[in-house]
Amino acid sequence: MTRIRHQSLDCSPGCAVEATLQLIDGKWKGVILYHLLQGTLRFNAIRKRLPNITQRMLTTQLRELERDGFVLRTVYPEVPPKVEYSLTPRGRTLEPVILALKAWGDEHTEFRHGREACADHDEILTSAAKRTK
Amino acid sequence: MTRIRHQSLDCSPGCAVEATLQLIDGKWKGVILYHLLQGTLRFNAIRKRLPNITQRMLTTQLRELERDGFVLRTVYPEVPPKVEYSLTPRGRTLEPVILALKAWGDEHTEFRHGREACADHDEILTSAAKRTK
DNA sequence: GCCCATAGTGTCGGAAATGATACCGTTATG
DNA sequence: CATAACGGTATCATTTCCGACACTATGGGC
Repeated sequence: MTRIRHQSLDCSPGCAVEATLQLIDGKWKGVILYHLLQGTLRFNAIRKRLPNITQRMLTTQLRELERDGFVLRTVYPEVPPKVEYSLTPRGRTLEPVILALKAWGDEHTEFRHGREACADHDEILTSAAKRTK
Repeated sequence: MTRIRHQSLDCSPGCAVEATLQLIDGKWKGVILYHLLQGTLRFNAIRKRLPNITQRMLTTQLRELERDGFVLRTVYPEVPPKVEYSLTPRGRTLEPVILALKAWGDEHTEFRHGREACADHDEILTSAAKRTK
């Protein structure tokens, strides 16, 4: 694991733009950060908000966000496991960026929200259990 | 060509974030947009600002930006060819986003700028000519 | 003993993004 | 006739990302 994206940064002022993009790029990081802006969430809580993400992907993205210092991972020594994710102070500095992305998206894109796509959150989460048969 | 990234948008409010990211994602789009914010540029002018991009990549990214309505491509019927790229009004609506990305990058990342990395712009641009031998 | 919930990991394969390299077309110029 | 300038294409290989799917660990409740 531990992907390193676009290894080398180019020079010139534009670099800062790329540098930031590299950190929040990754198919799900933007949304994850967005949801964490609204508060601490447990693993499965995030999963419910991202109906199409696989468990592996969620783990990967969260680990990368943690590695980059944006997210704090807190494991409670309980059974069944309880793991909470929250933004670090550094993570919170991304707020303006995330909000800018969101604002633009809200204004300039139409996408079917709700219904067809959202319908089956829980279904997904429970299907694992069913398959255990 | 004509890559379609992350085809389907998920539902929920976070979507807007992803939707925007999908459009400006692509290893070079962010920087390209940033440079175009500062004015119209010719193909090779952009190339000089992005020392490590290949010609193919620059073309590809510009075409995608054009397709998404962010960039206007103006071809002058001259020889040798002259092609100018500029932001459309829609492209300019991305300004706050790009600037937010830049601002964050400037504040929160250190990267060697100048020197080593920048040194050889023209070298790159002239090497093609040399190789023609 | 067996199942349940939660939060993972491991492995594999395909798709997508990017890179390297070489070639193209037009005309003015020497 | 060869060359150079500019802005490309075409082709192929590589790298990276992502999804499907199966498997794991733990301890409480039945």
